[in-house]
Amino acid sequence: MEENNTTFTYKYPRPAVTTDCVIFGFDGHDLMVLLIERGADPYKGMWAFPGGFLRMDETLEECALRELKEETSLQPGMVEQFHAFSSVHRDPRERVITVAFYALVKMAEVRGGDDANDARWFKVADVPPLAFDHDYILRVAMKQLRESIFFKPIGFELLGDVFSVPQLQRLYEAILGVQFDRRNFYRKIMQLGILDPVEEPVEEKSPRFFGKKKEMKEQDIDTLFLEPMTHRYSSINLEADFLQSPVHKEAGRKPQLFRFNRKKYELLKERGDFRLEW
Amino acid sequence: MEENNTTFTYKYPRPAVTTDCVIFGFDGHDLMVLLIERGADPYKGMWAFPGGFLRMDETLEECALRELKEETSLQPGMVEQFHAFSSVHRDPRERVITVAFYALVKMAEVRGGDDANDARWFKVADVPPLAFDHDYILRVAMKQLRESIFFKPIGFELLGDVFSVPQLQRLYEAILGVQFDRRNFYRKIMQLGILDPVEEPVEEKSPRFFGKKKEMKEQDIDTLFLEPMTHRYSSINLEADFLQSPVHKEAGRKPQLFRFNRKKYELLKERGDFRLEW
DNA sequence: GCAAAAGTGTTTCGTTTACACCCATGC
DNA sequence: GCATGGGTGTAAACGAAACACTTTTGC
Repeated sequence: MEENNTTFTYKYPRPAVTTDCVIFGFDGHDLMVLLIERGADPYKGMWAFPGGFLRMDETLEECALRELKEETSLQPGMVEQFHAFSSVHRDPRERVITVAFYALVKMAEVRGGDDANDARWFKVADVPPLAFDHDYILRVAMKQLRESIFFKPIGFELLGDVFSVPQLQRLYEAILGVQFDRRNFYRKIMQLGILDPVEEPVEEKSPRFFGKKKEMKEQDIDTLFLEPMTHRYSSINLEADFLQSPVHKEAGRKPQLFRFNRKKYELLKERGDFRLEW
Repeated sequence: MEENNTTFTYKYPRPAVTTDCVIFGFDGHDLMVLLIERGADPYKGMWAFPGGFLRMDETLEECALRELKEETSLQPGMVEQFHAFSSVHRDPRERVITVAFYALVKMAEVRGGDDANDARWFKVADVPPLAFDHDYILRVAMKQLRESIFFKPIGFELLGDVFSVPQLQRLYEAILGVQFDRRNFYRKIMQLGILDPVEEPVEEKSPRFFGKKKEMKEQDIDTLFLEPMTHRYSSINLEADFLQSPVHKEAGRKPQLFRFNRKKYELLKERGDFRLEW
């Protein structure tokens, strides 16, 4: 923050107001959450959600998006407010209430580096103890996520543009913590009619990477994947690319790839017919 | 507020933080909402939700309950936080963000008078233009209410201790704005097993009124009901008593009365089996 | 060929929907 | 009696759950 010699005086005491963002991602197998390492006290060195103080000329949503961009370079299309936390001593310094948001991002689109060297993805099942009341905030966010998944096409925000039905199923299973019958899942998702099949990629288009990494060669992938997965941005991006890629590494039949058809989804939602339940 | 000569100074500007409560009730036919008439500018004379400023030693929930009690004498068991509103100019005086709650109360238990002479129930379909952004807050609250009704036994909080299945159906229809088949509703609600039948009231127990109004006689009811329903507390209470009462005024078969069995409901909820869908 | 994973079809079962019928009450 | 509203039963339609079978791919 810049130098500031002015002060602000009020007749009654006021709490400080912050926003925090719980950013969810999906690496193809586990639900992930983005944390940043605190560089200053309190809780210096601990992990926490990106967030910061509300400015007078912005809404809470704008604040959440701004702080998120500043701290992680991420710019999701929207963040969803889910709860305000207001325990009197949740911040040891002074009275702070925070309004928490969650957002779903395609990990493939996360471009790290920048000033976000202290940001890292963690498996949700595997997060370390967090600063402030952020452990609690995460639990509430998970609860919200599970409830929202029935009414919103949440899954699609977390996957790449192109994905397979089995990938989508793994995502739903990771979020809800249950197992579905492969065949029933397939039929149910297909009969919603919101997935458009994608033909096999033409060979001249870089078949293994989207975006800027065309200089990489096929064998680089294997080399890089031999590294232990630290889940730092550098390796995360590769994993995300792999997720997006039509490359099929596993045994078994190669899955059909699909694209999410947002228009058809909007139509369904208008009619109140969008319900993904199991 | 009491005299206050002290001031509070901060390095950065801070918004004022308030809470607002959307209180829902049900009069047997329509979903109602409790509003108070503003006695001071801004928006003097307009209707608004009860609410007020957060104190430093209370959580948002505590603030909501305190303000509600101060302004309407109401003390619901719980209030449910649903959204924080933060448009920059939502309060013309200064920057104020508000955290909104909703609560469901049995109108029968509303005991007015006190310092709440400017409080009044309105049909939700029929509210006047409200102060600040409270029209918008109401719309969001209604949306939340409709979504929550599937997972929580919301209906039961709004009805008296003793109610009939048709009454419950009217409530669901009022909230969701749809019509259900009488017979299917009956079966579905009964097979949840959370309603205990109530035998006909013994004659010696005041058969027409619960609570403190035993001095009233039967014909008083008719007299009072001839008054135009202003929906001020004085008449509201009577209407609510009528709702609770086992008296049957309409044509047709007298409905069986039930009591909500909270224990059985808790059991269902534990197992995730509580779903009231139509 | 074999194992593993993906896509398709079918059968069963339970729930929802629609509606017919009878019961109780007030006028 | 008759109109009105409340409680019970039943059959058809629909969707969910379970599972057998075929196809495709990597080794």
